Amino acid sequence: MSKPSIPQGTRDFSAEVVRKRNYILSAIKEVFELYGFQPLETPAMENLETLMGKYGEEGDKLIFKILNNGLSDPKNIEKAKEGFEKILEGKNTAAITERALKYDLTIPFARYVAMNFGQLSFPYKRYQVQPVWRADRPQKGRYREFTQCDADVVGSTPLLNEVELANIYHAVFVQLGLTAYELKINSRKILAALADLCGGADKLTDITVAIDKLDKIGIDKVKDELSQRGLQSSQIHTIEKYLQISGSNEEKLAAAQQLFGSNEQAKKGMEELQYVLSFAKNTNLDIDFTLARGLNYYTGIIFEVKAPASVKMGSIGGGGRYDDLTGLFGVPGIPGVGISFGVDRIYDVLEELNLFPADLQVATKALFFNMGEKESSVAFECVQQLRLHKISCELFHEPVKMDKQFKYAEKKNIPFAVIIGSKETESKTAVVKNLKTGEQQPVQFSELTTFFLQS
RNA sequence: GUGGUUGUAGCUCAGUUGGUUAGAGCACCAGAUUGUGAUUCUGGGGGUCGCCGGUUCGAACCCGGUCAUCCACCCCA
Repeated sequence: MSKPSIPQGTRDFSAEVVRKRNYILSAIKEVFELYGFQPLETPAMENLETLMGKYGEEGDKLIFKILNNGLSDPKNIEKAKEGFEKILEGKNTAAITERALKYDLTIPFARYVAMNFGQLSFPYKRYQVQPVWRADRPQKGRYREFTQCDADVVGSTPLLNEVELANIYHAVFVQLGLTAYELKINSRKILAALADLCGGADKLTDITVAIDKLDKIGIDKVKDELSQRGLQSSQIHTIEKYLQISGSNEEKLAAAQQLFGSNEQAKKGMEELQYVLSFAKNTNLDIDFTLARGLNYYTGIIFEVKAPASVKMGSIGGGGRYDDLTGLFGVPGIPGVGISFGVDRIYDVLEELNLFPADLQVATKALFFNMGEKESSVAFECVQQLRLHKISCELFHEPVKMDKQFKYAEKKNIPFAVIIGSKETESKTAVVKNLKTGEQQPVQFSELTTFFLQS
């Protein structure tokens, strides 16, 4: 037998880690609920065709596909062999695989809305916190199984939704102590206008992919990449002027206005930005014209959240507006907008900045020492009494040296030890020791509940 | 998917040009201490050197493969 292991890019979470994750998750869920979003959960797996083609060519490759059962059944063998030939050619076939692990929460959500269109009342605001899987190669801040937290509003076009979502970001990050986060905003319409100006709509993807890398590779390499992607030097010059826009949000908008002139799309995009900025002033919004986002279903405002600059971690959240997501599933004309939190990355950031509260790790408040058969039965009564008052405590499982019991308490980060030996049994008074300060004091059995409720 | 890094005790890591029985610190167990831990002292257990194969009289060390890890690219949360 070889040593047991887990698949690449997956993790076990110990008690300590689960508590920290739950701290983040409950902060997010609380804010979602506060803004009137309702929970939704969808299956871990979807039909493959639900997912294929929704995330671009690259995305398709990163979907974990599930092998069909019963391929070795004699009556399936011929089909399986034919199917496998197709797989080797790089094509998927239902003969080999017809299900896949979900890749994000947005497409399954769109599928759900399309399926339940008649029953839902719009606008439908849902949040969803579930694991997703990507067959990417793991590295810093990147896992093959990770948790996404999404909130989306569908069936509603007003920009008030975008304003609310920006506020959700702000509320969550402030609550987590991550006040120096950056919330980047842009509009897909402005990018479309730029493409209009430089060679037409079919160049949109080429342009966005290249300019998205600006802060990583610098302006010269972006220009190289643009010319490699077939753009003329006059067009590249326009893009460069676009990328050089800087200053405050107002200054950026003014400069863009000058660049785009009377272009209708650009005008719309800038109105969107202006609206959201003016209503969500309190948040950390910052216009970033280089922001593009990979997923090609976005059509309006797009968001991306970056960790504080001191931490080397890319995006910890993102989202945007899509006009017709459910159209992919036969229900056209439902616009929506949504955001997502990357919990695993937020975790790493909070860890690096030491922002987790220390008291997260206190689960058991008091450990009652086991001082013998008679004594422990008295302690047992006390323990049960405390539990009735929702005070978590435990009785050590066997009467061993106090040394051992102290060490157990220390390891579990239990703040108090309660000693009930023969003397204490007689006097009905326990010795309560604060393990951090080392101080101890007598507390009558009848006063234990009050004592622990107060400390 | 492409390129690189690392893999030795529960954890962090030493380990000489290839040479007897592979080490340290922390952790663990027992005792000094039969009702007071996180300080001290003494003793003890624990390793198929990631896995498979090759070279060699001899491999933790050299070579090939494989798996895992971390990092970069692509892409993304």
